Amino acid sequence: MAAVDLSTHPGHLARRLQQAHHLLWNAMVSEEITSPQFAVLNALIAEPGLDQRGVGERVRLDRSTVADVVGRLTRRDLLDKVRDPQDGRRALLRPTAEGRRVHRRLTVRAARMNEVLLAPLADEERALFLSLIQRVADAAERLRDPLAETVTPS
Amino acid sequence: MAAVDLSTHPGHLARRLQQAHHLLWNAMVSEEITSPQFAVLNALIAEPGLDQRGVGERVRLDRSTVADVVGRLTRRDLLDKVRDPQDGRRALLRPTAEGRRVHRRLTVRAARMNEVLLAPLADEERALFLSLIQRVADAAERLRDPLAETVTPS
DNA sequence: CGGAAATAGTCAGTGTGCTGATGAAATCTC
DNA sequence: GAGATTTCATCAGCACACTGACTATTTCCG
Repeated sequence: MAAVDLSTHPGHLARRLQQAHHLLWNAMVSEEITSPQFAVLNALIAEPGLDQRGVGERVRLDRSTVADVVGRLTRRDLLDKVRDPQDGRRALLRPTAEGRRVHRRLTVRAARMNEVLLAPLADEERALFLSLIQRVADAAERLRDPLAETVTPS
Repeated sequence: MAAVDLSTHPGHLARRLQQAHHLLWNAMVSEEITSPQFAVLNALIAEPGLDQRGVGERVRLDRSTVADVVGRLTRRDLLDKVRDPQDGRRALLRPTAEGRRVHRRLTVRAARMNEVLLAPLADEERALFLSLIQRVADAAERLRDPLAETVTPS
C-alpha cells in the first residue's frame, strides 16, 4: 500500500528513455563510440580549439566527466589535445582527420537511429516531444545557474 | 562544418533531462537515497517478497544493477534479503519498517519535486509530456524483448 | 533416477556522471 | 610587484548501468 506509480514520475521515465536510447545507439550507431563521446566530438567540429570547460558547457557535462570522455577520445586518436601556449591552464582540443571521418559516419547512422526511436510518434508529435523535454531541461538548468538570463551580448 | 544540432537528438535531451532531475532530487528529496533506490523500495512496497529479477523487471534495471542497488539498501537496513527456502536460487526481498518510513517521507518530497520540475509546463502539457516519453520508451523496450505482447493471461 | 537445459545471482570490466579536494597557472588588487 | 582570488584541469571516491563469464540451484526429459 502507498506505493507510487512510477510512470507519473518524469525522472523515472527519463531514465527509461535514456536506456532505450542507449540500446538503440549500440545496435544502430556504434559499439565503440558512445553517445556522449559523439556529443563531445560534435562540439569540437562546430568549434575546434575549444578547451574542456567550453566543451562541458556546450554538451552539458561537468569537468570530471569531460576529462574522462576526452581522455578516451584522444586515446583513440579522434582528438588532439595540446596545452594553450597563451594560457597554461587550458588544454585546447580539436578533432583529428580520423575524428572527422568517424563523426561524419556516425552522424548519418544517428539520424537513422533517431527515426527508429521516434517511430511511434506522428510527425507533429515529434517536434512537440523534443520541445517539451527541452523546455523542462532548460528550466531546471536555469535553476542551477541563477541568472545568466537573456541573450549574452557579443 | 557538418556539426549537428544536438537539441534535435532525443538521446541528448534525455540525458539533460535526467541530469536536471538528478539535481533537483538531491536538492529537494534526498542526498542519501537516490531515485533508482527509491524506485526499488517502491516496487517492494507494492509487492513485498519479490526477488531481484522481479524487481528489475518492475523498475527496468538489469540484474547487476539491481544487485548493486539492493546491496546498498540492505546495508542501510531499508531492505531485508533472505534466501527463498522453496527455491535456493532466489533471494526474497522486503522492506523493513525503517524502509517503509523512508519511503513514505520521500514519496511526499518527490511529489513536490515533480511539481517544480514540471513547473514550466501547463497542466495539459504535463500529461502529454509523460505520455509521449512513455510511448517512446515502451516502443523501444518492445524492440528489445520481441513479443511478450498483449495481456499476459493469469 | 540422472544428465541437459533453464534460471537466479554474483563478479569483473567498462563507461557515464556527480562532488569535493588539490595543484597549477593566470588575473585582480592593493 | 606580491599576495589573494579566480580559473582550468586532475584525482579520488561514490553511484548507476550495461555486457559477458561464471556458479549454484532447479527443472525438464528421456
